[in-house]
Amino acid sequence: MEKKRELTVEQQKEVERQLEIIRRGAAEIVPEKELVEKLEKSVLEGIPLKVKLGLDPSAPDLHVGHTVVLHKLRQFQELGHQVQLLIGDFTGRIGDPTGKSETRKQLTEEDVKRNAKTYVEQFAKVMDVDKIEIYYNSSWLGKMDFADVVRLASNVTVARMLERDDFTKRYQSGQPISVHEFFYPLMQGYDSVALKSDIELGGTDQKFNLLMGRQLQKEYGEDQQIAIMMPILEGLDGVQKMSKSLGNYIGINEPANEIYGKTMSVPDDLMLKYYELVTDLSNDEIAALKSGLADGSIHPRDAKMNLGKTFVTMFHGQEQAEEAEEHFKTVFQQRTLPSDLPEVEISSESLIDGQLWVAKLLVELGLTSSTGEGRRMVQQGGVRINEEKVEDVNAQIAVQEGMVVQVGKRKFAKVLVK
RNA sequence: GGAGGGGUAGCGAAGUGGCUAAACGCGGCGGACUGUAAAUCCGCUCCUUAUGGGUUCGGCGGUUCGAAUCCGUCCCCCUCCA
Repeated sequence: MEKKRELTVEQQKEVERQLEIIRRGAAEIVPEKELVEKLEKSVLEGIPLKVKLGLDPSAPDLHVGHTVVLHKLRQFQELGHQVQLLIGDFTGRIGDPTGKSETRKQLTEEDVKRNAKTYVEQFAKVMDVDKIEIYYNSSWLGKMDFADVVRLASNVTVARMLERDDFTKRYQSGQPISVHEFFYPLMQGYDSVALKSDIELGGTDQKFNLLMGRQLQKEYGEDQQIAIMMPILEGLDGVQKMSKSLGNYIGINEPANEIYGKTMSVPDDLMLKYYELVTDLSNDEIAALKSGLADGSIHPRDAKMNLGKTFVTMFHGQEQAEEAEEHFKTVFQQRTLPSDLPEVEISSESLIDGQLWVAKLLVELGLTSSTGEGRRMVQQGGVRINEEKVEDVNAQIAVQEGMVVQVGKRKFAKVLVK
């Protein structure tokens, strides 16, 4: 047995430096001690660690919530480690009928490929995609025969499966759990076996699955991966996790003004969390920001504007960030009209003597969904035409090219007569 | 296979023959105050050029002057037992 080599002082420092970066923002690292050992080995031998992230191939629209994990991946990249992107195409093709919801539509191979490509395009905004390795789990799961599957399943007991939070809840409340649902953690865990991953990243909601990877690696005689769980980022409402279906998200492909604006509506309490999990500010800078906010020397609004700018810079570049900030200042702080109003066409056929009833006009412009709503908006004093409030619900508007119609604080349209 | 419970507006949930376009809460929207934050307050929240009209309470068909409410039938969901 070869004697364990000692780290030099520099190497020791390097391990600590890496550890500090990795720890930042992480909700949990299981087990942290082993992470240190892996890092030491990596530094000593100059071999990068393999860091896995599993992706569901069905939802390619990324938002800021997703970037929490991606950001952590990028940090690993910058520390010289190897990122393994796993596309769960096998899982996706079977469909995951969790609960009683309708069976998820099965994805074709083209779907999967296309989605994977979209992922990578979006990832490019957050990390160096040239350096990542991409894997599809169908390439090993698809080859397993039933005996292999039984062997895989034999590694885990039912009791252990039922420990998973959502299984526990469903079991206790008498909701059905299909047997095949037990295979999802198994498959995900087996991916780690196949990839010989050193580390797997995921949200805290993935804890069970990440640990399953550890257990299976052990059963298959591999080194066990470290599970690093990132906190779930709450969305704009400040309560529920950011998700597309809840509509409380900031999409990374959204227009600059949207990203900036949505960032401004993040609750103050959440701002620091966003800073910590999504931006590159150092731990010291964040601490300074925190104390500044606490003692009042930093205005929360300014801190948030800076956050918005940071996001837009990340996703669209600096130039657009400046513009978005300018837009915000003019539209929302000074309450003047933005310079780049969305233009909406109105066909002259819908006009009567060049006129149109206000409520109808709003619908035509897509500013309200029904004339009833438009009528209400007028009654509530939320409608402005060329910056003048419309008082009369029955008003007939002489529609003119270039006219600016506004509903509430955020909805604008510039009229183009066709 | 057996027994029972239930499907009401975006969601939760009242209502069990007319006074119900349907209480209440949440969410959403508009206004005030602000920093497009939070908190608070006021208002709105099926469609309709509207003190009126139209279409709603899982689907269809009946009873009735009148149905979310009664009857028939079909569909869907859930619980308990096996």
